[in-house]
Amino acid sequence: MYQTLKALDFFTEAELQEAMEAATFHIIPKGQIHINQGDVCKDVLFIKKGLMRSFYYNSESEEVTYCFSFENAFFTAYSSWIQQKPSPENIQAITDTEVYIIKRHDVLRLQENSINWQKFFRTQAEGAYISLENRIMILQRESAEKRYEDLLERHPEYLQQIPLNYLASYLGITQRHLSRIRQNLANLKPTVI
Amino acid sequence: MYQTLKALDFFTEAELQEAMEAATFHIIPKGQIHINQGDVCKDVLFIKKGLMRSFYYNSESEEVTYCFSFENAFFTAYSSWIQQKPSPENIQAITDTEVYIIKRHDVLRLQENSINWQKFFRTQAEGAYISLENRIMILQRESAEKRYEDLLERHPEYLQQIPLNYLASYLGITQRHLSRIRQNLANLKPTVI
DNA sequence: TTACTTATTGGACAAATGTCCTTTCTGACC
DNA sequence: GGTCAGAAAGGACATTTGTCCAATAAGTAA
Repeated sequence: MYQTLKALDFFTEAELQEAMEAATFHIIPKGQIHINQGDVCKDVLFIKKGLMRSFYYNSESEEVTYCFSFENAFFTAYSSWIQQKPSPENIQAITDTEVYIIKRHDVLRLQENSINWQKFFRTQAEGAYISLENRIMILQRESAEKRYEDLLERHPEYLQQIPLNYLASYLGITQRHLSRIRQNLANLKPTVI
Repeated sequence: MYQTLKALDFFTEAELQEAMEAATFHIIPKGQIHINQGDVCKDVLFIKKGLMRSFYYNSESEEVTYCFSFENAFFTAYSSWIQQKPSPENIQAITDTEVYIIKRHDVLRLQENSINWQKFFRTQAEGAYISLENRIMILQRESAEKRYEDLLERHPEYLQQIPLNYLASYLGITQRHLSRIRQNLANLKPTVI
């Protein structure tokens, strides 16, 4: 976390130390839910090692994966964090995951009088916005097959680490349909032997 | 614009004056495109009166409406604004629209040493994020009919002011299908006479 | 290895959505 | 009123995607 924050080049050494002191180390076991739907989010995670996801239930009570988060990234139930309202998302570890946890109370303290932390959280918000813009432009009017190909291209690592039922709902389709798409692409572009 | 900014309660009177002085008034005629796809966004609009939209072209070269912006809101090609990269979006006036324009140069100057402006832009980014989260949760795994009903509920004003071909692509469907959905709902819930 | 659980694939059919057009409706203008 | 242009609706058929299961494949523990 120290290295990741330092690399952004926003902070003084003192600010970095303050952040590290506010963080506590935890291991979240595979499958465990760190934030439940309905909770008001009171902390931010930094994923040191492992893999997490966020999911929610749609109007048909289907489990829908909203997003994934990988190593060396900050992760939280962001809309709940921002608004301090009950979260629509569940935050869950996909594998055993090593995290640093920073409590909201400490984050607010850091942010209070520091233009650097304000800037950091602004750029985090902007980055989050841009990810979602990309998601929407894919979800809105591209075919399921295009969406899958786009995922392959932009995030090939997803295919290695994430169960296909999670990927299917992430792409906005059923697992049955994802399987069909993978079949089609395998026939069209057979792997070189 | 002055009132809208003042109501946020972030700024000193001097900061508000500075912002007003940086803004220039313009009228964008109906249909005119203010920012073209491929441009790097160099200004922010505040819509005083009228209605605008953002659209892009998908991989089939279909025009897809990304979002709308109404009176008393700030509007820009946000991802391009943030990254200073070519915009995927076109920003267009749907009706004759009265706007204040603030150039990026001036925005950066305001932001430079003001924690209030940093905070303002952070909350704008956060608000933008939350809108998109809601969009995605609807687009991902709700039926087209549900998406339309959700729009009716959350933004009934859209139906009054926006042509249905724009609404259709905004909802991620064809105008043919939107027409079918409207037909179905009209049969199910006939208007009281 | 065996047994058991979980992940992934795939068949058959149904429902949702798209494509291509034509028709109807509405509003602006003469 | 009559004409025209753009917006909206809708018929007929094609394609995409979903539902409900059953069949394999892969992974884990005994």
